[in-house]
Amino acid sequence: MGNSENTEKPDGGVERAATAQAQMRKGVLELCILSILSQGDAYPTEIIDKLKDTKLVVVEGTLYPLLTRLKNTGLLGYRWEESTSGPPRKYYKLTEIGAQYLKELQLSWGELVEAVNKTIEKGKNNI
Amino acid sequence: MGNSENTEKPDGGVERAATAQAQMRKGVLELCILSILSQGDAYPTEIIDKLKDTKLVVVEGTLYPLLTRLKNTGLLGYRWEESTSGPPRKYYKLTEIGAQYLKELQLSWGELVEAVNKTIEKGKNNI
DNA sequence: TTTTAGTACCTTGTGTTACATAGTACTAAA
DNA sequence: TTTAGTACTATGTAACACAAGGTACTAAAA
Repeated sequence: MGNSENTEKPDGGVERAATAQAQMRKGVLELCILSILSQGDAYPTEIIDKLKDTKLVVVEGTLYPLLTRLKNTGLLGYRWEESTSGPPRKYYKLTEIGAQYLKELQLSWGELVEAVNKTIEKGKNNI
Repeated sequence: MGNSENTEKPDGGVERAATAQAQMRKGVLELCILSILSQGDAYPTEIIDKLKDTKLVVVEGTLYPLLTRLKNTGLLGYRWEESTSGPPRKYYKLTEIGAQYLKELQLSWGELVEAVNKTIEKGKNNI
């Protein structure tokens, strides 16, 4: 019965794509968070919501350590702000260094997209 | 990175970009390797060279485990082939499942690029 | 024959990172 | 006082890329 080795589906590729899709997202998380903060200060829950809008689903356990890391390296600062609907919010803000770093990241992103697309295009001729 | 002291450089962002750049590349490695193999069978050293052409530098220690993983999940197959200039080469080949999976990955990639670019564009208005 | 150089594949250990999970704390309303 | 909603924090785990070192095969030089 249970040759349930790998829960294979008729087209076994589909559910694997989710894994690799997640893989691809990882690398650009930092870029997206900095981009969002360049639009204005925001607190974590707000950032998560904005990422959802662009199909990049991220959970707290991922975001908080990342924000702390970015803060510790001087790319972000933060301030506390009262809220009328719960505990105080930690608003993060892009520093000057962070803004400069963001520009570099955007450049790298553009180069990566170009490189990958070039590789993909070559392949498409032979499928 | 616990910089308790001041390891900071005048333009602290620059060398951090290399790290995050590497981060971003990680997610697309699988996509690129499958794309390359869709152009025809290839052995590891050959794949590394082709990746270099598109600015995606990868080393053996990264590629070999990845190829083995892709093989074990049925996305790749391989055959040995003699060489006149050294040891035999292990030619990897995209399987049918692998080809289908590649198409899905390419789709995911396109969606990701669009999502990230949308986020970046919003930010650029406010810098 | 032995040595050297070049090519190619493989393995192990390490550090980073995203995520799942669980926990703490504050506010407002029932 | 309890409950629900919001928000931030901490801990443990698994995956992954990479550095570094190792094995093995061929051909040509000594």
